[in-house]
Amino acid sequence: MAQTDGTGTLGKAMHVVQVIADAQTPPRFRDLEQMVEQPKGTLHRQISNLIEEGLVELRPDQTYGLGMRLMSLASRSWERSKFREVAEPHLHQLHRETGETVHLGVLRGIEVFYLDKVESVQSVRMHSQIGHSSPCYCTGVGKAALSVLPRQTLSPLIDRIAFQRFTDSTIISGKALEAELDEIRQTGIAFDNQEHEAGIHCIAAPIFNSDRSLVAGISITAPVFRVAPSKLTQWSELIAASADAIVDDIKIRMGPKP
Amino acid sequence: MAQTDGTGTLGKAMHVVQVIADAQTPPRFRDLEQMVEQPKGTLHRQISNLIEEGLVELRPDQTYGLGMRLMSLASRSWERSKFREVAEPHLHQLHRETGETVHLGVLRGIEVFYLDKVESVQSVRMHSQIGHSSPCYCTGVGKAALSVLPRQTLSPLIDRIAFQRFTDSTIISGKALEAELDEIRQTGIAFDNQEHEAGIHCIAAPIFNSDRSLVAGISITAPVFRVAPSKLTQWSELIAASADAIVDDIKIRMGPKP
DNA sequence: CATTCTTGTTCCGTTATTTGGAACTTTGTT
DNA sequence: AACAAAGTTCCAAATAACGGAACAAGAATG
Repeated sequence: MAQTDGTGTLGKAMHVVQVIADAQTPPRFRDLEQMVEQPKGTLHRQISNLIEEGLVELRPDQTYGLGMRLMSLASRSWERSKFREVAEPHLHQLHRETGETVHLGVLRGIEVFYLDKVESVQSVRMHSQIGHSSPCYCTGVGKAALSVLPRQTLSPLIDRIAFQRFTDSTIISGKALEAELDEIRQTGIAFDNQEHEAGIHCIAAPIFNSDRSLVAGISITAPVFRVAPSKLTQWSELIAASADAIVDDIKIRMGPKP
Repeated sequence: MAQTDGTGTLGKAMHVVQVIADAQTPPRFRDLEQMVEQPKGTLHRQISNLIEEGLVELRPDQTYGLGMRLMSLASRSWERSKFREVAEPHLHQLHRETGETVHLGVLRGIEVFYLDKVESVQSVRMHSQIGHSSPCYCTGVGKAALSVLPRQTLSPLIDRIAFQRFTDSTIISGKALEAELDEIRQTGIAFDNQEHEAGIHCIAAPIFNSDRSLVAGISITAPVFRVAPSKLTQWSELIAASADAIVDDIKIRMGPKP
């Protein structure tokens, strides 16, 4: 409910950080002044504080960028993610078995946040997708995750979604989404039939613990031209087995909740 | 000069974030209360604000962790790093030619911040080293970077270093460091002879632009048992060539400064 | 070269937010 | 059920942020 507006001192500060992060081109002071509605003096002090804290940096060419401390903090957060760690070997196996890109994502509100990704081509690098989020209603992982939520959690969530059409097949109503989720509940498998990006489809399976404090999913993504829908469907058991295996590992490694 | 103490509202807030990040085990409220010297009420509100902003999250088991927004911001910062992008193909080539781990790091004050890493074994994952920093005086990249700084920048920097012995060969005095840097300036190549970690050595070369607004380095790291010092030395031309190639690409792709 | 306009930085009285003690509620334990 | 510990809310007092204006530094213009 907050995030970009700016309630309180911290909110305003983070708003500035966000504006810098969102900027298409490295912003200078005057650019920020326009984008953040604040008097010069105030903005200047805010930025000074942010620089002091290492969240923002002023480069020699007088442009502002995100500070190293953000990366430093984030990389720790990522390493420490027990869930990601537990799931990793399973993602690799799934990739070995299918040869296609495998994603791990967690549901955060109405967004899917990608924690990990395994793909072959782009061998060694921090992958673009990791650390990014996508809407839940048009991604395999998102729909898989939604499908395991209890009704009283799900309904208000769906009401919050501002549906947006990405492709011809994007689901753009709560009713249609509910229907789709019903189907997913039958099979335990979700598909993204080019709903987010034309030419890309995926198959996904939900991952969750008993009290639904963790609601996530894995997916196998492929371009339609290489992998036919029928092929994707053939991976149903495979991905379901992987998801189950991760669930089991979670029970063992992340402390079983009674 | 700040970073963990906490001047101003933002500083205090970031201090809390840092404490959460540094915690060995997921902290609960009472843990934070001990670690941050603050009254309960105050701390509680600070954390609430941090959660509101997505910098911290309260997990269902009542422990606190870093929020997703940090990863989200950091991943953008990383992707946008023009320098990293330019250097990447060269890192891969160097890895292909040597078979050993290749690092890319930038100098930030007296620390080396690792922007990228290419290694074979640990094939596909966000690598632990990325996003972390190490002291400049006991790493190849750090010493390579220091060696290209003008004297008036270098001296105050060295004065700020609090030397710490990591191994038998760690440089622990400003004088010794200066001497070492003189040698590096002769050859344009730096070595880390097990100065940071026993059994690990590396060869490094500096990367910098004309006005020294970018001071960085690349290194090839290997365990001593597999790669003898003589072998490491043989890679001198290779790594120097790579560094030069990156410097050239920077001139072309990052706008030539007159 | 002087002038003007733009951009960036500092200052300080006013204003609004943070502070922290205490009271209160919830959760877990004997 | 009673008790203790952990976590949450409240509000007058303290403090830090605010923002207008004055100031400084560069860049563009005549």
